[in-house]
Order: sequence, then structure tokens, then C-alpha cells
Amino acid sequence: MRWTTRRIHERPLDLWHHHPSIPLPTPIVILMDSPQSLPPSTPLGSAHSSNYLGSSDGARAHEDVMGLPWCHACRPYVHVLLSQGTPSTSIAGASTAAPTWAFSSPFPDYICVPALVHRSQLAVFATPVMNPTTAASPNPSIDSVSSGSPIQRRAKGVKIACTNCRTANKKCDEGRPCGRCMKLGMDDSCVSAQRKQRIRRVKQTTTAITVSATQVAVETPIPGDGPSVSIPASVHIKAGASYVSETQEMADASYSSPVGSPLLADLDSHFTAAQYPGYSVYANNWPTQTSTEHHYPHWGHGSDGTHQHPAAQFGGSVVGMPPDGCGGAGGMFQSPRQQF
DNA sequence: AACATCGGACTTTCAATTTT
DNA sequence: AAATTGAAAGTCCGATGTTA
Ligand SMILES: [Zn+2]
Ligand SMILES: [Zn+2]
Repeated sequence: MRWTTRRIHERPLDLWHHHPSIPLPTPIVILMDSPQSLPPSTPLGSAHSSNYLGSSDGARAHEDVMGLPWCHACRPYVHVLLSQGTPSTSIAGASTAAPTWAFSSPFPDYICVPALVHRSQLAVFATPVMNPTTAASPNPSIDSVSSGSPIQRRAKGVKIACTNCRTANKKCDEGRPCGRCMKLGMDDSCVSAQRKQRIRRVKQTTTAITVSATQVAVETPIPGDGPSVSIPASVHIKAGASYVSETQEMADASYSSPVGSPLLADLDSHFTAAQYPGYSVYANNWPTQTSTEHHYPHWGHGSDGTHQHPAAQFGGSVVGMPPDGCGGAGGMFQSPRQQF
């Protein structure tokens, strides 16, 4: 089996289409735990990637979940620890109804949702922790999840603020004088600030990568293995990159950047659970066979050939099922991020 | 109410490093 | 040369304090 690592770089999600070589549904399930980099103070409406469950990089706004070109229909699932990944406050327009895209997780206190769901969309699961299926619905008429109503994101700033606005930490505009300076009668002093020269710095060697934003791990139960609650082991995922089974050549060259076989041995040398407290890992069961049958290691095949949701094979109750095919971009998995 | 400050949450840039 | 990736530097929201 060949593995490919790739990462989406500064590309709006909407531009991604489902890639024919990526099986549906995806063979990867992400387990997210202890998202300590999601401070309660983080605005829920923010487009900050740490707000997007499953994002592998909490510091970048433009890079994508797990570095893979998922379309809405094939994105992986994230098991979110409710007590920590759930926003404690709701946002305007957020649904309080049990969403149909959420699943109960086989892991206690987790729920299973598609990766890239905005954190705010979990408001429905806010404390006290409750079963998605029985969650009350105080305001069922408003459902930002299924309706895809956008969540307010921070306004885009100007390229370069005037010195006055920069100093005052206030919003500037492109005009010179800018609106604020005009309003305050500071027309004369309104000049564009100068960007400082960046100080020279030396990069450290890579091994101690910060495990950021979404503490993730992949787990890959063999189909038909029955309940597979994995045991914390070493980390099998590299920050900023992820791996997808590549059993056929990529049709679209722009998506691929083939790499050798960065599998376990490789990655284990970089990460251990001990090194990163709080980084719970559930990766004890990577697929070993190379059969093309293994496109769906997670979901397995139902007797009728359809794919099963992981929750199903774990015996968890499925609250809803993901849509089939790749036409779901505008549907229930729609990202709240407008700039996608 | 209008304005000044400012902590800090996002965002954008860019250059060091790694890949191709 | 191009892609990654760490993190410096930038924008500005929103809370708080001051002034009128
Ligand atoms: Zn200005
Ligand atoms: Zn100005």
C-alpha cells in the first residue's frame, strides 16, 4: 500500500471537489481529544482553524483539515470530547436541536461529527452533556447547521493601517486620510504605517512539533473486527500532514505530492504519547493489507454493499447518516466559513 | 455619549527549511 | 524551484476607563 501525504495550502474549501481516488467515505476517522488550544475565549464565530474540528493546524486560517482535499461528502469524522470540545456558550442563530449530522460515539462522552464542522455548531451539545438523540430543542426553527446559515466571521482588515489607527488599535480603511482620521480631524497625520522588517531567526529542527489545535489521532479498525476501542499508543500522525491510502494514481496532479511510505516507524520516531501529555492516541490498528478492498477500512461494507458508519459497527446509535455522493457541498455539512 | 487605551484573538506575511 | 511550516508582525474587537 502506498501512502501519500499532502496538505491543502491556502485554497478555499469550495474549490475542492471530491477526488476520484479518495474512496467514499473516507477511510480515516479522527479522534480528537483534549483540545486545549480551544480556549473558551476564542470567538465562536471566528474562522480560526482551531474552531474547525479536525483541523490539524490551529495556527492557520487557510490550510485545511488534515491536509486532505476532502469534499463535504468524504470528509473524515471526528470524535469530540464533549466536555472539552464543546463551546459553553451558544451563538446567535445556532441550532439547539439535535443535528442530524452527529453520531453517538463509541467512546464515552464523545460525539462523532464530520471533520471541519465549526465548533460553534456543537453548541447544541453544550453542557450539560446530553445524548444527541434526546437533546432538547428550545428553538428548533433556527438551525444554522442544516440551513448552512453563515456564522459571522471577523471582518477582513486593511492591508496596511495608517499610523493613527495602528496606534489606537482601531479599524482603518484604504483611504488616506482614512475614515477614522477624517472623523477625528487628523487628516494630516494619516499616513500608511510601514511594515517592520522581520527579525532574522533560526528554525529549530522539526522533531518537537507542537501538537496544536486539534489533538488528533487516527484510528483504523479492520472491517468486521467488531468493537474497536483502541488503546492509547504512540502518535501516528504528523502535524501539518496526514496520510491517505493511495491505491490509484491521482488524476489531478495538483492534489498530489507523493512521498515514500511515511508510516508508523517513521512517525513514531517523532511522537510518543509520553512526550505529549494530553495527546491521546488511538492508533493501534492500522491497516496492514494492501488489497484494494481496503478502501474503506473504517466503515466496512454492509452486507448490501453500502458503507457503514463507524458508530454503527461499534454499536453506537446513529443519530443521522451522512449524505451519499459528493453533491453535499451545499448541504448539511456546509462550512460556516464564508470565504470557503 | 464619545473617545482613549489596550489585552489579546485572529490574520497575514515572510523567510527558514524541506521537498520535489 | 516549489512547497511547507514556524512564527513575527499586523489588524482590530470589545472591555474598561476617562472625559464632557
Ligand atoms: Zn486609519
Ligand atoms: Zn488615518
